[in-house]
Amino acid sequence: MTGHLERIKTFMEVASAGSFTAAARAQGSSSSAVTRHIADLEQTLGVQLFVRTTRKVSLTQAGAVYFEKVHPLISALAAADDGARAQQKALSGTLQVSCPLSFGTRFLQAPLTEFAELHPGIDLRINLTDSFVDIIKDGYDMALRISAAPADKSTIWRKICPVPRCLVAAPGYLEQAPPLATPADLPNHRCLSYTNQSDGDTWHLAHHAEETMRPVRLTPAFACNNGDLLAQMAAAGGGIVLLPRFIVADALAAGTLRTVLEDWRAPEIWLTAFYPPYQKLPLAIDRFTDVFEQHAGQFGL
Amino acid sequence: MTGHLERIKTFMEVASAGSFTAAARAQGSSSSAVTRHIADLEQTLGVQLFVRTTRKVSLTQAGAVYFEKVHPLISALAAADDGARAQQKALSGTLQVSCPLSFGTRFLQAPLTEFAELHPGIDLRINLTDSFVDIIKDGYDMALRISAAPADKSTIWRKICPVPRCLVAAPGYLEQAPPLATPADLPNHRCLSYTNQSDGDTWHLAHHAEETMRPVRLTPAFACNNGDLLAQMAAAGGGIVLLPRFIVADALAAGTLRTVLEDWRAPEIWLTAFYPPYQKLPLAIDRFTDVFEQHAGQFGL
DNA sequence: TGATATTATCCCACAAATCGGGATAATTAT
DNA sequence: ATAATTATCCCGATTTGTGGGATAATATCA
Repeated sequence: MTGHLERIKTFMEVASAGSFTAAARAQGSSSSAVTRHIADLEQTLGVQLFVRTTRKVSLTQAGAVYFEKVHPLISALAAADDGARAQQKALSGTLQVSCPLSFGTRFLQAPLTEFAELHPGIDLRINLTDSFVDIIKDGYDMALRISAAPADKSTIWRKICPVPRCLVAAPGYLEQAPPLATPADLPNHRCLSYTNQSDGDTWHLAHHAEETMRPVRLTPAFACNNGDLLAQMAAAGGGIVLLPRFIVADALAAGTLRTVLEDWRAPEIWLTAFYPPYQKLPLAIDRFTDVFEQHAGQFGL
Repeated sequence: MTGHLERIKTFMEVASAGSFTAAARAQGSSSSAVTRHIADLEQTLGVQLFVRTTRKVSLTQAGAVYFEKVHPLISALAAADDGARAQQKALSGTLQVSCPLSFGTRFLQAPLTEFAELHPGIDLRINLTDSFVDIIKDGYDMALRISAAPADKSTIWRKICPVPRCLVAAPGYLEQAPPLATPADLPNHRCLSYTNQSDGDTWHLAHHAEETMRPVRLTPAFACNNGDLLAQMAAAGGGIVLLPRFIVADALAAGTLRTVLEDWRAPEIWLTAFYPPYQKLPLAIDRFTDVFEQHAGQFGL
C-alpha cells in the first residue's frame, strides 16, 4: 500500500510513453519495477488500467479516465512542493509581529516604513500590546518584548539592546513627600508599579556599581500594565515610578517629572526579540530583524 | 524519497490533530513514524512545516500554505481512485463496438435498442465495417466478426453462434452456364469471391457429413469485401457466390437467387465476439454481450 | 515551588517492501 | 523461419520503514 504516488507517476509515464520499457528508461528504473508498479496499482484500484500484449500497450477506458483525473493533480502536487520550497526564501506572505505598546508608538514607524519599502510584497501585521502573547499558539513570527531575563524555553530569543530605566516622580509630589535618600525610604512613599512582569510590587535596586541587588517591598498606590499611563499618573503627583527612560524622557525634559535616587540602579532589562522555535528562521523574519536592529542603534534609549 | 504521499497524509493528519501522537493514533502508527514522516517531508521540501515544542505543535506559515494547497489535491486523488474503482462496475461511459456491415444492418437494431433502454448511461459507438479493426490500438471494447477459426492471440474471443453459408447463383446465370453437379465443375464457372479473409480464391467443400474438406481453386470473376454487393452481383447473373445465408435469404425467397450444390458444405464459420485482452471484462462489456447473445438466438441464421 | 505526566525526538534491532537482473513466453518484424 | 522486442515472473540482495524503549523538554497540578 505504500508508494502510491510513485506508482501513479509510473502509471503516467507508461501512459505517456505507451510502453513499459520506455517508461522504465524514462524513469531510470527497470522494467520489472514498472510492471510491478502498474500491477500493484491495478490491484489496489481493482481496475485494469492498461490492455497489453507483449507488443502493444494501450490505456483502457478506466485507465484513460484515471489519467485525465490524476494528471493535473500530480502536477499541482509538484507545484505545491515547489511553492513550499520557495516559502523559506519567500519575501512575501504575512509577517505577524507583536510589540509593546509604549515602545511601538515611539520607535516602530521608522523601521516599519523602511521595511515596507524594501519588501513591498510582505504584508506586515503589527500587534501593539503590553501583554505577552503566545508566539506559537497565536502564530506570531516575532514578538518584541522588554523584559529582564528571557526564561522562555519554548522560543528562540535574541537581545537587541538594553533599556535603561530610572526612578521618577513629579516635583510637586516630592515637595510634600517624606524624605527620600535611599531605597529604604521607599516604603514610606506612594509607588506606582508596573504589573506585567511577575512581581511589580518589589523593586530590586543596587547602589552604583554594587553587584548585589537589594529587594525593596513597596506598598503600591497604583498599578498598571502600561508605562505611559503610569508616567501620566506620576506626573500628576501620583508617586514614584520605575520606568524605562524613553517613556519619561519628554516629561523629564519638560520638567513635569524628575529623577530620584539617581545613584541607584534597577536590574538591566533588555529589548528582546522572540521567535517561534524555528530551526532556521524564514528569510522574511531575518530581514525584518536586520532592519529593526539597524534602527535600534538610533533609538537613543 | 519514496512514500511521499504517505508523508503528506501524515502531515495533514498532524495539521488536523495538532499533535504528533494524536496523529499517530488516528493513523494507527507510532509516534516515531510520524516524527520521521514530518522530518523527511521538511527535509525534502527544505521548509519547516511545524513549529513545535514538546507540548505545542503549530503550523508555520509555509506549512499552512502547503496544507491549503495540498488538502484539496489529496482529496481529489482519493476521489480519482474511487472513480477508477467504480469504473470497473460502471454502466456509463462509452462502449465502442465494431461490427460487419452486412450483419449490422440486418440484426443490430434490436439488441442495440434494448441495451440502450437498459443502460441509458452508456454512450454506444457502433462502427460498421467489414475490415478487421485493431481492437487494442483503435480502442474498441468489442468487435463482432464473422470468421472461420479465430487465430488472433492478442485478443479474447468468444463464439456466439455458427453462421450457415450456402452457394447461390441467379437462375438466369445457371440457365446459360455449364453443368454444375460437383465442386469439380466450379473452375468452369464464373465465381465471385469474398476478399476479406485470407484466401477468397479457394473454396473448401465437403460432401454431406464427410469430414475432410477439399480445396477448389477457382478463377475469380469478381471480388469484393462486402457480402451485399456480392449478392447483388450474383443476382444480376454475375456468377456463383459463397455467402452467409442471412445475406441471400431475401433473394432466395424472391427467387432472384437459388442455391446450388446443396449437398456440399463449406467450413463452418462463426459469429465471434472479440475483446481487448482484459483479465476481467468491464461490466458494461459483459452486459452488452449478454443482451447481444440473448438476441442471437432469434436471428434465425 | 516541586512532582507528575505528556510530548517530540533519538536510537536500535527487526521486518518488510522494493529493486535489478536474468529467464521465459509471446508476438512482431525481417 | 529467424531474430528481436516486450511484458512478466522469479529470486537474492539491498534498502527502507517500523515499533518500542529511552531521553530531554515542557506544561500541569498540587
